[in-house]
Amino acid sequence: MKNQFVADVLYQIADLLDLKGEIFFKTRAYRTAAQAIEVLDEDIEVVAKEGRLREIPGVGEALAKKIKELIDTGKLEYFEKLKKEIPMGLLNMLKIPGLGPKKVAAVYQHLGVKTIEELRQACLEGKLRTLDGFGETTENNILRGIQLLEKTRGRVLLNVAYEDGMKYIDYLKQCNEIQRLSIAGSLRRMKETIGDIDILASSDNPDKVMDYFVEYSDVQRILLKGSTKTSVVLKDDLQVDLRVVKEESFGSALQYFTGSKEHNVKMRGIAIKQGFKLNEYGLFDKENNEYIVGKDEKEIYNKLGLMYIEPELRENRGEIEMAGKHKLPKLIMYNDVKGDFHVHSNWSDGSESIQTIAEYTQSKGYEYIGIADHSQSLKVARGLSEEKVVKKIKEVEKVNKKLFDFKVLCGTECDIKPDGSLDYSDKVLKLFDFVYAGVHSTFKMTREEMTKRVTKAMENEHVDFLAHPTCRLIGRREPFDLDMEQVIDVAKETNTFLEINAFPDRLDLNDLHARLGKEKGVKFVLGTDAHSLTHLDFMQYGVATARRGWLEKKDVLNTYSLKEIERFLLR
DNA sequence: GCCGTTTTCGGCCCGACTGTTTTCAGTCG
Repeated sequence: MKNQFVADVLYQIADLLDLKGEIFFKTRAYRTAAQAIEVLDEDIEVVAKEGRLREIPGVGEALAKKIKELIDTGKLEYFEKLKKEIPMGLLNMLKIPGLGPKKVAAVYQHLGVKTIEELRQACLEGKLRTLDGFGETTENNILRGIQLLEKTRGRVLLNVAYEDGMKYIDYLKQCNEIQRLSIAGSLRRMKETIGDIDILASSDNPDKVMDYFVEYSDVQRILLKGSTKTSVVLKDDLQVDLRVVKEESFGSALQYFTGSKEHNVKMRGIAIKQGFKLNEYGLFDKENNEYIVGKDEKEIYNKLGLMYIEPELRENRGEIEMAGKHKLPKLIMYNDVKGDFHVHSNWSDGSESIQTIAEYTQSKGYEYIGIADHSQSLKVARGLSEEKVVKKIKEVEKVNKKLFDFKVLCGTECDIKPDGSLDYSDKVLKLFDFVYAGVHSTFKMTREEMTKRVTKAMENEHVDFLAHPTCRLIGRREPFDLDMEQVIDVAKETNTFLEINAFPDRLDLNDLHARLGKEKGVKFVLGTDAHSLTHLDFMQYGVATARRGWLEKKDVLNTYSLKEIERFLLR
């Protein structure tokens, strides 16, 4: 599958053309095509071979030719030429929030700035303010943007690491020298960003396992190779460490390498207090160094008088104490989810029809699906006018007539205006099966103003869910300043479900806020914010965040049956 | 660069916001 590769090249061409000052519509054409290829559920190589490239929406004569060249030769002359014209470092500069192609081009042309580091220097020296359209504030904004970018540098979003990790695991499963195999580290804990992927295997023949490990086709280079630890870098620059231990140590090694560090420190302290010693090789008697347990994680926790602690909880946030009292929550399971509420159809900015989404999600095993398209003022996302809402509801009714044992719920992701009012009249809001309210613009408000804005929307009787409450975009936009405690209180009073948005760069609410909400008795709804069929699989990252927030099945609306859901929404 | 058709080229999404200006350009969603 070269789909992602082709899409990435097209995205880069679009950026490069932006920097050259090409017209907006041309660069948009590249991006539209790139996105279509990214979510294509077919292998682009097959499509190319069968001469069907132009059937992909957004791919015309010129792009089809370029894509074909790229697939056939692995290269694209046009792209190579552009790269010679424009330093690639400028593409990194585009990632800085608040910096677009025009400004990047200006600092390159007038100051010769080619990298983020040079840009930082130029800002610090006050050189940018000498350029037309730049001032002191711009310099400060850029410096802040660079800082934000660096916070997540070297880390990738959970879904990227997860997909890489699972593919690698599938490959390693074919190695018959391996007895047991697991993901470890922060990926096993399902943290929102991942620095590198840790994999653990048990084997009596570690050298052969390591040989097999480095033969993987996605390996770019080998950093180090030994018989207990080997590290490689994948073609997408993500580092993967494999550790191989003996079968009898698999559980203790898994415990050790899953972390977190803080969790492990505490665990070892407890072991010592009870006359043991805990390390990656097992649980030992402190006095005579005798091996006690270590084959399975569970027996280690139990031997120390603790309940088994799920990986998502291992952050030393009180889970060890609760495990000691046998009071850990019974976490929501990944297969507890019976439906998704936050799905965009092609009525607004999604790529699929309601019918297609319904069929796909039913085949996935869901019982219902909530279509929540954008509201009218969100023109960029082709938000629905009030007239179109009525038409869409009819369409949903039509689709539902064709379905058996499955229901499409017609909702909206209604924009919350700066004054806290909603983008549809109450008369229209009443027509929906459910209403998400969400902020989509004017992010810079004071804490008081934003809290007032959001809570006012929640107080509207038609609003059921609060979408992506803090509007953060991991690595790109800070969460806005919101009095979360007050939002939670109002959610409780108004019976508003708080969303855990499962889209990997949002995961909003985050784990900590979810836990805070649960403690106060608030309920939650999971939504993928899917704009294509592949996005629907992001649900697992929402569940992971819920688990990291200590949520149980009963706390999450999506685990209820259709009948129960309808009761909730009709209240 | 794509698309649709007005069949050979014009339209393609646009308003809010920010920081820079003094009427606007750039960025964002």
